Parts: sequence; structure tokens; C-alpha cells
Amino acid sequence: MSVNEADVRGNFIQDIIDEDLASGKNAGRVHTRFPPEPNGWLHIGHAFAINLDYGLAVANGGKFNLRFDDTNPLKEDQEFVDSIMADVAWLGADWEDRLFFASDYFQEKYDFAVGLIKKGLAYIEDLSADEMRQYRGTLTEPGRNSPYRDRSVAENLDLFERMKNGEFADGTRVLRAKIDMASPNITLRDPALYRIRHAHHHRTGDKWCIYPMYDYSHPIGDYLENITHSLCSLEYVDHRPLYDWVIENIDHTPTLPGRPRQTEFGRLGLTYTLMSKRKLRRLVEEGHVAGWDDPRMPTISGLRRRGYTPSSIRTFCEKSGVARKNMVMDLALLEYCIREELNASAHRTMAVLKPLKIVLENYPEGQVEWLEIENNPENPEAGSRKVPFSRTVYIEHEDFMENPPKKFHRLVLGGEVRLKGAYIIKCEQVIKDEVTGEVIELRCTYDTESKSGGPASGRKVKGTSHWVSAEHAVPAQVRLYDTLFTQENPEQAPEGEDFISLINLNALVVEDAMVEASLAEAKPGDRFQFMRQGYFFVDPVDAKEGQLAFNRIVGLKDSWSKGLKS
RNA sequence: AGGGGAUUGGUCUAAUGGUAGGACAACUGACUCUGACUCAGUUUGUAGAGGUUCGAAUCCUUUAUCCCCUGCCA
Repeated sequence: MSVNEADVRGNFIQDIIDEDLASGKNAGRVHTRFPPEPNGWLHIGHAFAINLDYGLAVANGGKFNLRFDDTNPLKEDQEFVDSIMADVAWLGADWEDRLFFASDYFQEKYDFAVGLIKKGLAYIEDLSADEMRQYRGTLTEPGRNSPYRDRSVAENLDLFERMKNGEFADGTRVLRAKIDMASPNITLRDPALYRIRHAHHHRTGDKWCIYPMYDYSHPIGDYLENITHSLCSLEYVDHRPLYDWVIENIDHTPTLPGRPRQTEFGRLGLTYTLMSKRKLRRLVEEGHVAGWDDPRMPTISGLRRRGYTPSSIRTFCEKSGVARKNMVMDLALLEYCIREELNASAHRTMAVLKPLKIVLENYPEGQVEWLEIENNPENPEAGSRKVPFSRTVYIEHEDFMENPPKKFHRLVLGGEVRLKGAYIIKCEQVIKDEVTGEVIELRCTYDTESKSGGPASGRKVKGTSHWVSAEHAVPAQVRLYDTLFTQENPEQAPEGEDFISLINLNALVVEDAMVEASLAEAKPGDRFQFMRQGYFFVDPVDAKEGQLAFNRIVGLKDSWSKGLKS
């Protein structure tokens, strides 16, 4: 039971925290936050960030806040606040009583901005957005100072107040920090701090018509919440000097020792899918998937609907690294994590996806035996269940072959196979459709001495098949999911095409299956292993009374069919 | 006249001047009343070139490649 050393060893952020703790910084506090913008759905890349923020807080005896970054009323909505809260909670990150919004501090942010103006560190810009772009320079050329840069403090104060009072139209003016128009770091070329938006905000209503920009709002939120370690993704590295500038220049009187520090880490990506909010939206809007919670989507809601557990996602995030570079994790690792968990916990059941009828000619008509089958060989405490056996059963169509390749372990004409937990049967006759030639039924006999668990059950045959009793089986819809895209990196579409052309049209295959009788009791949200098929989840939306719907979370590893393809 | 990040097998990650190790993937084989699980084994790596050193993934020089930055988005 030893945990792998690599798993418990810290990452570079934990190293920073260790140093801070050792040096007595922040009086030994560790306080993180997850700051989503409520303008879309969370995906597994966000799960990674949440797990990092929350995990680091917990591991260091600290606290974790959930704070919505709602500074842009044009894009944000309560609907997203609700779905994000549900996702974060589902993942197991507990913000306790610390749910905040950037908009909670609009007044403080305004007051701090007035302070900056008074210090001559901010000014009102009259240039249009276009003109500002001209003045900003380029990546290789410095910018020029705005003609409005040297307005008096009094004028700036007056203008800012009138901006707040709604005297000016959207886009006519903006408050800018006075830093350095020649900085090689474009972020520091007098960044905008406030813009005018006569828009209804989902929380503050019409109280404000000026809204702070992220770069100004975020450090203040961190500061007011006494955040110690403000973790964000790599693209904010260039913004760190501005983050520090804001913290250093606002007029604050810290309530707790220390100040927030921004640390950046690489985002997590996944093979065979995308994380781009814009592209995921296209998939939904163009109808390539059924919605944001489509089980093919890499969204948290999609993974949840697919049947992934929060713990498997956490394990996956923990097994992924933390580094100062963006990473693309192998989908296989995520699948490994859910298989590992469900192998230990999921009850085994039998479901036949493509039924092939078998009549056991020497089995008495009308006889039914209730056979005892263990629920989970990995866990004896999971007990057993009774499964009905009768003269007519279904097996998986692909478990019979007329012209089998070498090493085929299942039924062939004249061959034998064990029906899991039941008897060994022998195929005596193949019945085909007269028109199509397709195999539609097998006539078999069973070995009366071979009953599972019986005194003479020790005889070995090379294969075991899962089955259901025709008379007792329950019909169920089974959705077999595969990767959303056909290519590992859907961002790399061929010349002249885009990622839409790489969508895997077989990512969803629906089968009308026959499942064992015990599954009639399955409840929405239950997870099972369908023996030899994979792990399945009772769809919480589509499964209704008397109407079973299962989502394949992940298939079992299959070294047999894999070998056939090559 | 640009600035900022980064580069260890297919993927992710350890090794902080002293045996390049782990996980996943892949491949063999054993086992198997799940071709699962489990077990045993195998393949694959320090981006290149110089240098310092008894010794370099690690330090120095240099080259290459990839990512981010010119929103009144976050």
C-alpha cells in the first residue's frame, strides 16, 4: 500500500509555498482562490486548476475561495454562475462560506482608482479605442504618450466621477494607469483600468456604468480576500508586473500580514479533444453535439453525464504534472484513472449489445435456473446475485465466428465455450437468413455436468462468453462513446480545413441491447461493468421508469481486437 | 526594438554537480469461468554544438524549435 513517491512529491508551486512558510511570509497562512468568469462552461482544464488551487490550500492547512470574475456585464450571466458552482462543488472543492464576486468590491475598486488618480498614477483617456491602438505601438516599436496623459489631477477626478455618474457614452473615455508607453512589455503601456458600459449587470443591476478591467480588478480582489498565492495560467506571466503595480500603488492598510503573489502554471490539455471555449461553443451551436453536457464533451458537465466520477478526475489531475509549460495529457491516463476506480467498485453485470439467439436443444423447455454469480471478483464483500438461465439465451454476435482467425477463443461450429456462471455449451448447428446469409441463430447443446460451482465444473474450455436469458432479459438503450475527434490534436487540421472536419462521426453509436434482469433495478447515476464491454453509467436524464439508458464511460482494455486490426 | 515563458522516451513527471527513475501508453509472456484484473518481462529519452569539471539533464556560451503578448476580453 505504498504511495508512489512521485505522487506525493510536491510540485514547483508547493516548493514556493514551502519557502514562504519557512520564511514566515504571510504569517504562515496559505489562501488560494479559483476565479472563473461566469461566461461559459467549465472543462477538464479548469478541473485541473480547481484541483490545484483547492488541493494546495488543503495540503497546507489553508483556505480556498470561489470568486467569480464578473467585471464584464456584456458577457456574463447568472446561468453560468449556477453551473460553475455546481461543477466546482461536484469536483469536491469546498469554498465553505467564501463565495465571492469581483462585483462585491466595485466600490472599493472605485475608491482605489480615485486614490491612484490623486497620486498622479492614472488618467482619463479621451482617445478612441482605435486611436489608442495607434498610440500603443507594436511588438517591436514603442508606443507614444497620449495627448491626454498629462491632464491635471483635478480634471481627472472630475472626469472619472462624471464617468461613474453616467455622463458619457460607452467607449468615449477610459481610465488608464500611467506607467510606461515605451515598455517592451505591452501590458505596461498605460493599460486601461476602467471602461464605460451602460449595461445591466447580473448582480449589481444598473448601479454601475463603469466596470474595472481584469488586470486592475483581480489583484484588488486577491488583496481584499487576503489571498496569499494567486495561481493562474501562463499567459498572465506578462501581466505579473501590472498585478504587482496595482498592489503596490493602491492605498491599502492590510488587515492581515502579507500580500498576494501571482504564480503561473501551464494549462492542462487532453488528446483527442479541445479546450478552446470558442470552439466548444461552435460544436454546440452547430449541433455537432447535443449540448454542453453531451458525454462526448470535455466539459465537467459532459464528463459527469458520461459517468466519470469526481474522484477519478481528481486522481487524473494529481497524476498530471504541474509545470511552467502547457501540457497535453494522454486521454489514456484519464481512462486508466476511471477504470482503476471502477474495477474496484463497480458490480459486474451481463449485457449483450448485439444479441445472437441460441437455443439449447437438450435444455428442458420451460425450465429456469437461478444461478448465483459474484458481483465483483475484486471485492468478495460485494456479494452475489441470482441470474436466470433458460433454454433460449442471447450471446454477443461477435462471440461466434464461422471462419475464426487463429487464437479465437469463443464459439465456432462444433466448438465449446463456457457461458459465464452457467454451463459449457457446444455449437451444433448454424442457422442463417436465407436471403442475406447472415447468422441469425445457433442450435447448441449444453454439458449437464458443467454447471458453475458444481462438482464437475472443473473442465476447462478456452473461452467464456457473457449471455442473457431471452425470456428474462430487459431491453436497454446503450450509447457507446468514442473520442470526439479522429485525430490526437484536432487543432492541427489539414490545409484548408478546420477542426470540424476532424470530428469523429462514430463518437456516438447507439445499440439496442438486451441486459440481464437485475439491471431493471438500476437507478439513474448507477455505474456497472458490463462484462467484457466496459463501464457503464445509467444516464440521469434519459433513463426513465421502464426505459433503461446506459452511457459507456470507458471500454475495458481489449488486447484481442486490438491485435486483430494490426 | 521587441518582451516573456519553455524544451528529459509516444505522453506526463523525477533526478537541484555523483547509478537518468516512475506513471500512463506500446509490445512479449504467464494466469484467467471477463482476451478484464493481476503478475513477470521488453522497447523507447536529457533539442543541437561548444565549454567548465575527476564527473553535467543540472553550471557557462551559442544555435534551434515551440508557446504567449500589439482588447475599452479574461
